[in-house]
Amino acid sequence: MVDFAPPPITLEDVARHAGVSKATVSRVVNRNYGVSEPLRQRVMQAIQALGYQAERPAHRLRGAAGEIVGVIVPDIQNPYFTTVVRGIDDLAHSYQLSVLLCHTGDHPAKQDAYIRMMMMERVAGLILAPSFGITRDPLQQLAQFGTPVVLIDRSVSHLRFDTVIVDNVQGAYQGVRHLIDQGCQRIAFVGGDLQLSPGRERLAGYQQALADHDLPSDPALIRIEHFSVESGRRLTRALLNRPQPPDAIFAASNSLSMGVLKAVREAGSRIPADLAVVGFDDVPWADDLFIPLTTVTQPAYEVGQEAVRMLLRRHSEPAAPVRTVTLPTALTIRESCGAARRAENVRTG
Amino acid sequence: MVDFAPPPITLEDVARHAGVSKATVSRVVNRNYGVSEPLRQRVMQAIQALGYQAERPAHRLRGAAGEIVGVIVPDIQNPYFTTVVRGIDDLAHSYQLSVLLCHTGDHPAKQDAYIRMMMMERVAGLILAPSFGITRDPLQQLAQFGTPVVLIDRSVSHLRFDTVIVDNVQGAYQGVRHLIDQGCQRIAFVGGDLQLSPGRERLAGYQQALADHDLPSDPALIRIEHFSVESGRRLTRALLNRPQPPDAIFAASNSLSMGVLKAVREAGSRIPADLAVVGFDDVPWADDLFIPLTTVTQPAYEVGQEAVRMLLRRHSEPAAPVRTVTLPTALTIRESCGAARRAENVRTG
DNA sequence: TTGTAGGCGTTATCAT
DNA sequence: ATGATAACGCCTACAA
Repeated sequence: MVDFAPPPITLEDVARHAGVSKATVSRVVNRNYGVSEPLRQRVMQAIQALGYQAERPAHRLRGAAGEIVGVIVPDIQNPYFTTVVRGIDDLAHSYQLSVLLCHTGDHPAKQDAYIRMMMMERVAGLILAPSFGITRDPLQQLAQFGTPVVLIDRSVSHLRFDTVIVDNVQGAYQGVRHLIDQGCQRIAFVGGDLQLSPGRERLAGYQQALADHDLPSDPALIRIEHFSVESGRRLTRALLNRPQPPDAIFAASNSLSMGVLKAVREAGSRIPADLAVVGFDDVPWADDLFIPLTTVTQPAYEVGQEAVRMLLRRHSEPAAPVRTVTLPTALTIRESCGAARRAENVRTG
Repeated sequence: MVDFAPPPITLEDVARHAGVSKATVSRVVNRNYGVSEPLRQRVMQAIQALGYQAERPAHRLRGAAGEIVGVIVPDIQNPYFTTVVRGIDDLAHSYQLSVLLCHTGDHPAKQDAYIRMMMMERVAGLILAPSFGITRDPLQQLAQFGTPVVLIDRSVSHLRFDTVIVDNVQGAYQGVRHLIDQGCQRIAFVGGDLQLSPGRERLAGYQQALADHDLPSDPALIRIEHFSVESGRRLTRALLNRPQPPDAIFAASNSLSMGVLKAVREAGSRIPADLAVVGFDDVPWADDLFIPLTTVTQPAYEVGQEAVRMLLRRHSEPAAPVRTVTLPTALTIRESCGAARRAENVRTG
């Protein structure tokens, strides 16, 4: 068993080949400042000839700013985070930054481990969608290290970091009000994880909308578990089995929405005839569901981009005050809310 | 504007604090071999007290095997790749490997750039879903560098690398035969990118199934563009507008399937009454579409895991012969193929 | 068992 | 405009 790998070509090899010093080659590689044209040519040729590739770890070791931005998300299969990551990735790469991506499955322990790893990698910055139960320590350590940190999606009150979130209260309010506008009276809330700020804020938006329109808030209609398909399904099943079932459901996440839809279909109820549904957070296939889903749409891609921008800004102004950017949501009206039906009724009647 | 970042804690700091040499600390950090218990204690305490974090770049520079595995996929928003990445990620992290993820948008130039970046990062290995138009050069360079490379999803004939693929021919055959079993006679093929092996092989499976069942292969029913929703929609529209439209469509990817569904609904045709549909590649929401989609299911998660295993194997046996692992597909029967309808007919009749 | 010293590939400082 | 040289933080012979 032979190892065919030839020794990597180093700066020194290039220097020897071109008959110059390491310093000169380094200068050519980095900026063209202070090197004569003929020499530059010779060096470039040598680089070509040998197929030289700079070694980033050494580069970093020497104190150069890292070229990697770390990203930690709870779930890489959730289309919301996928889109966020896409936004991060596109902008980061336009700045020649690589993306080191990890997902935690919402396990606090895994998350801590990855944060530590990011630190060991000496990443240029970290974009984190914090899990429930995040501890102050690892992040604080990172920050004291001088590494910019940007929190996304979920704000953590006891953590003072730059943050990019969406207006969850307003988004939920918007969705629920739309349901009220359709004439719904008994609107249920299927939510998840109140330990997470989106969970809390979306519930608050729901309650606010109810209050503002003089609708009673029935605790029996408020069901909370986790942001998962299975939770959505289970909670909806319970809701539908009540003596007096709701006439609408507001689902607080895309996973929950899918669960709600499953349960409704299984129960044989019809949307929106028997039950109107509005979900928080769009999904790419919302139009193609058995009932096109009306959703509160988050600007996920923009969240990612904004996070990168904040990272960069913090990098140039390390001592600037901590900032939170709140992006607006939009309502995408499809059919599950009953709007189309009502419109039809208007026409028909 | 002040920079509050304190200088990072180094091995040397720990050594000083513990009153030992750098070597001893290093030994404690790496393996416990050859360090007396009392000293080990002292060192550990110092590490705790100072909050020491090893610096990976320096570690790597010193010749340690890289702890990062690079992953390059064409599209991080495609649920197929998302699942593959998840498989990679889960297994990689269980081996203490980090994942450096990039997506290329199927741009050959971007892809080349990222491969070069992986090389500069000195990744421990690279898992790549190659874009169309991949050039031999950058990969070859990586390989000569001694970096293990594993190709996934798409095999590239002129590239001799370890590869993990699925049995596309068999999968397509399976899907089309199922359509034939339902009594379909004029089965159209909506495909994409014949430059990519999945594109070619799925077409081959389709043709093979037709031939084996004495069905004529009508060139007018074979439509090829790209693996995208828009292509699926456009091609299906054209198919439906023919004087003699097909009675079934086999869609060669998940994106194409979604496009087919959109076009069919827009045209007002009914599935499976007017047209049966089977798609290649499952999607998590297949059950919840306006017509539950029958699909040929790829073991995406396993593809990712197997890729990591091959990487690791190659790492321990650099000179082993190049291997290709082909994973089987499965048929998930839902409703779009007409199977449910037929069953119903049987009962009713 | 522990310490000393050299080098990994790069960049920055200081001469020339 | 160039070149020699000293770090950067870590690991590992080798020496004690």
